Amino acid sequence: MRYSRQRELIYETLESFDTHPTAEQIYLHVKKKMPSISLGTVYRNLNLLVEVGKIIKVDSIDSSSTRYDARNDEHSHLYCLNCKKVIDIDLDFFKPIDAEIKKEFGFEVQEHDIILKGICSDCQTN
Amino acid sequence: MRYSRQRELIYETLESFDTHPTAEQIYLHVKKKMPSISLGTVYRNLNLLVEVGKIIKVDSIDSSSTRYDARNDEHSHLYCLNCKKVIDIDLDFFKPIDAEIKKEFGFEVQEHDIILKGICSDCQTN
DNA sequence: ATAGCTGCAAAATGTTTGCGCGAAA
DNA sequence: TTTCGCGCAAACATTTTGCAGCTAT
Repeated sequence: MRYSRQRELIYETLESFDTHPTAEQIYLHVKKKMPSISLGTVYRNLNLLVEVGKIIKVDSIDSSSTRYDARNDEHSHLYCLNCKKVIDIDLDFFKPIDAEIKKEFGFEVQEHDIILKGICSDCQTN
Repeated sequence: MRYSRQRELIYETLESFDTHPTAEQIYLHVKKKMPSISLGTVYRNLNLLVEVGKIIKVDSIDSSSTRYDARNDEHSHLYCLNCKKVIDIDLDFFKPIDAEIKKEFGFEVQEHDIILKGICSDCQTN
């Protein structure tokens, strides 16, 4: 994979978010620094970065469009239904369960797609 | 909500699957018994059934299209990366974690979107 | 020089919707 | 008879792709 200014900007932008943006949101943000960039390029580079494991796809936060995450180690998400904030949490919480599932179902867990939806601490203060 | 033969068939078809089919798959199946049915009707009725809580939407099994599930109590899924089978499992496994998360993050968990991907027992016997 | 990457526009895919007709209450 | 649901086709939203020109190596 060859260097490109577009890809660098896309990655930097994604890193600067803590909200797991959509391709469209990344596009709008990058466009401010490089007005000529196209949405197709954003999609192409996000897919490339996912392929080489530099970033992660997060499906199912809402069903309409895919979100991306610059944190590339396995982890899970808390999604606040009120303020739409996404909080990263460690997988350590869930690791003990893998063994239980192996025992009960003989199923060998390899990946965790876990999103817990609810109300974050900031939104409970009333 | 008024009775319709189409909706009845769609629901029966979904129930008969144990693989959490897409709208398209349900459509193709129902079409055999009622060739005049349209894909739009399938989508409309699936959305209706989700709204009244008779069925459930399962996002994120694969990112392309939404899958549906006739089991309408909260539960989680094991997805076999080899044979693409979906196994339902109880949420009881994860319930204790809600309390831990409340303690550590002050986050009040309300819904669980959990898909564990890996290799099922049938596919391990190589 | 020559891959590989870009912008652009068109296409592909999945889902929703407006309309006029037919069926359930 | 009135209202809701249907089939159809068009519209929409998101993502992918073919192409001709530009850019990093």
